Amino acid sequence: MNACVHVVDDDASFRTAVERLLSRAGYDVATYASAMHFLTDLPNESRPSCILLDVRIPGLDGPALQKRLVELGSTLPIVFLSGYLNVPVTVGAIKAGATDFLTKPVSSADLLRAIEAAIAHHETARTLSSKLDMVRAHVAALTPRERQVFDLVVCGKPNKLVARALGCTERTIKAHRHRVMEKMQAKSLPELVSLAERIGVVSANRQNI
Amino acid sequence: MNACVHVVDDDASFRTAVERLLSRAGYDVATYASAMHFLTDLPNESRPSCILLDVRIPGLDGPALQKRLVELGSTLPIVFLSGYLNVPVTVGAIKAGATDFLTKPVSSADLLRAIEAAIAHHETARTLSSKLDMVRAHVAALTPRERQVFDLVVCGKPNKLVARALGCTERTIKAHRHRVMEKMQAKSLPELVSLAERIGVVSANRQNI
DNA sequence: CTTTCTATTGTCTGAAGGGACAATAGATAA
DNA sequence: TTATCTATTGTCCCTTCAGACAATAGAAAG
Repeated sequence: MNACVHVVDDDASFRTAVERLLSRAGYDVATYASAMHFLTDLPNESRPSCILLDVRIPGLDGPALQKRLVELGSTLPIVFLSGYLNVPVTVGAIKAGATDFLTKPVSSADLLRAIEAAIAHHETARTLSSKLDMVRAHVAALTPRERQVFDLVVCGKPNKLVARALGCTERTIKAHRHRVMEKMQAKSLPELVSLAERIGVVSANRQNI
Repeated sequence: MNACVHVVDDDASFRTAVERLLSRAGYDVATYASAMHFLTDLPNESRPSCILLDVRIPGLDGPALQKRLVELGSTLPIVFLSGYLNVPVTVGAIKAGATDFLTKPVSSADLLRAIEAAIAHHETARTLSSKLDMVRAHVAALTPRERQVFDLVVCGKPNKLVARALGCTERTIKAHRHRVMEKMQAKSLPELVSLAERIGVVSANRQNI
């Protein structure tokens, strides 16, 4: 799947120039004249991509669009472009998660370097989050009771204690536990704990450590 | 323990002014006229602290000092101060781990806000890293053989397989395993896995997941 | 009303883990 | 050379866990 760069800038001639540059570098390019154009035509994240975003554009400006995207749960890396020097805005943008911040005029080399890094970043983030999503989906498939058992088991409680905590027989816990292992697709207890750690379960329950 | 701010700036009158402001806000303040003064008198990180660092100082400049500190393993949060607008330097500094980047002239409110955030950041980072250091120390106390057993056990291998992998008896593995649990101060297998995850062991070995 | 899901429990067998008590042997440090 | 560390293995016994086979019962959905 070819990587795609979304260019949001109100300057038509700049869009054309960048589009030509990035196309020649092997990227698919989509251009938008404003933040609204981008938001209404919001791309999915099914392939590695990033946004090249001008800070000062009519309507919603760069940082405002960035804020909207974060609210929408987007993880598209953003490379900002700014034609004037403004340190506070730069700091704010990077703190808010921008991948890079370039100043116009920008050299082709700098631009391509930044885009390449952003694409690479998105690619690794995508594969990581897709794995996490799968784990989260498995956890979501647990019944409430199974989830309780899950929490206690990954804390290291033996079945007997889990049974006492949940007010039922040890045999019942074994049944739930079996389904938990099945649904989470864990072949061993350490594997189950590993999955739990990755999605940030555990901590709250365990009194030791 | 009182929080401490290390002010590195070549402007004596600025140092005095900032010292007065921060002292009144309840911080201990140490001032340095140059990066070298700071490096030769390098403070330990035994208490929450941060650095307020001017970008443009004679000798080693701000970013260079930042680089040195990273190389030295320091985790002191750095709040940069810059008297002139330079976006690339700002971006570089923040990418290199700076906590904040302020521009002169800076309001007392902005400065205090940034310092407070940096101190808080350092405080949480310190407690986290001290816990990790303890775990790492425990791992370091394992003998080579115990470490091998540790790695395989947290991957979910049963003793029998570990024994086969290391070419010894299952009984031997049980002995090592016992010592591993003891040295790592883990009361259960899940706890051991949890510790392993935190210091980034595991991953490499496990073929599943 | 029937099917499906969820929670519950039982027995039995075999595998795996944990602790106690004990011992051998090579390497290293004092 | 003696003491300590490390690696090794044994037996015995009890606990815990896993899987197979099987069954009951309430709730929700269709």
